Amino acid sequence: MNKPDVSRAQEDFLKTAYLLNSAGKPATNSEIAKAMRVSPAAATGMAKRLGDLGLLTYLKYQEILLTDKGQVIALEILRHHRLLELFFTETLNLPWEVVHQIADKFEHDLDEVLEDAIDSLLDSPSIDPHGDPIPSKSGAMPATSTQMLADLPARTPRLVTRVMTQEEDLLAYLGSIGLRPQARVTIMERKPFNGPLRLQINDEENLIGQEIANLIVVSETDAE
Amino acid sequence: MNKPDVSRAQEDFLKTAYLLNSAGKPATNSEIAKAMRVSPAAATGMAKRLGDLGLLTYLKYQEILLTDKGQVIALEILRHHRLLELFFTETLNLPWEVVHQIADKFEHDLDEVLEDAIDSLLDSPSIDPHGDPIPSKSGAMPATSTQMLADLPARTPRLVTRVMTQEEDLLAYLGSIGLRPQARVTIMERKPFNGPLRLQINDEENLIGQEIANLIVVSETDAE
DNA sequence: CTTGAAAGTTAATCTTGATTAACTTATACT
DNA sequence: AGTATAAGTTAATCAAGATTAACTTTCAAG
Repeated sequence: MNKPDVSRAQEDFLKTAYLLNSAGKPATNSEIAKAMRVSPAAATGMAKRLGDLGLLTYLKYQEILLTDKGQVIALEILRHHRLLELFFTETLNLPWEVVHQIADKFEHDLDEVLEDAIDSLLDSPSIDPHGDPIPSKSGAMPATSTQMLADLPARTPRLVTRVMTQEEDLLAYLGSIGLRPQARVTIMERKPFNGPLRLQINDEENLIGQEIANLIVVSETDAE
Repeated sequence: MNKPDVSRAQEDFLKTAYLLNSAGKPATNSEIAKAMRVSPAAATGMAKRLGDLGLLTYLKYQEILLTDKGQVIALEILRHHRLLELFFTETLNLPWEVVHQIADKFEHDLDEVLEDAIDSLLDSPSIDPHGDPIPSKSGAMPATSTQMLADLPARTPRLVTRVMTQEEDLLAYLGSIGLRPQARVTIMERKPFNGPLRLQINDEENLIGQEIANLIVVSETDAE
């Protein structure tokens, strides 16, 4: 029974490193420090501690790599986080832009009884309100589309499957224009020089910039 | 805006002191230390810190008394705790004996948005699954009956309104024999020398000891 | 191949919350 | 009143997680 009993600061570190990796970025000291809003020195110290615990490999000046044990913990926290987000939107009708910060606090304390109860209430969901995949209890991460709205040719209808930001104001705005998972979306026109996109979102038209389009994951409309 | 920003250890201390008082016991150093499962020295240290923050009055060797500010915090935590207990039993059908430990962890992180959402979903409840009163947002504690089952004369039907324990095994047992809020209960017979009580619980008979009867609060059957 | 900026580390220090051990105070009893 | 015991405090110490300041590595660019 190898329960390393990590602190929440440690869990946060592992989660942050994991998320950086899954965003395609290397888990460097400064990226982690920035994401966690602590000093680089604090990140170094934490990396050493977690290295000693065997949860990541720490070598001076090198990218941080989670070990299997470390990844298991990161995935567990991510599962907690996303289950909680979904649970709170479903049971309390909380808007998707508020559940993230709430889940950030609760994710460390979600014990197994509660986790299982939520999982079963929600029918073992595989995505959260933002379309982010929820790892299974055994640590398997559901596959997701990698097609970004920004890369879509014009006149090609797609389904929004994921919105990759947790920025509160932005999420509120995107929600207000209907740009959320399950929305039907088609690029009507692309302004030149990486200009804005004219979009059909369900039954309404709207304009968004490239930067936002790069946060929206889409997939085939039939592959629902 | 006087938001003292207390830590969870501090919140726990204030809550513990408050609960001791409302159980009729003085909030002494050793009682608090025992309840919090820390050393007496740790309790002394915490009392000093909270005294400095103006949340309680600390005088060497004397009983600890919460200030108004300290009591406000204690009540807020208690409100969180009890709202969460009810929320989890209602939404997830979790049994009453498990929600206590869960709420103990979450109570410190319940922000106002979530608190309000839960409160409104549950229709501003005034009691939790154990019958414990839920302080209002403004810090008012609902009145509760003080009549204990142990003190009831025989052949006097009553309604269970509160079960004053958080001991997991005991709660599970009491639940299994139907001894929970809203149950109709009548003492059929009292064995002499503070012996066991023969009880009618809803439609079944059972025997319980004095000690347990002293945890069960009852009230008039009509004053539902 | 040097150099300067960016990234990372080390060292010293701080705070919180804990511990144990030793000492002090309060209290209850004969 | 005297004293044992329970309760409470103090002191020394620890570990986690932070900070700032100073130093070191890395690496890209000329």
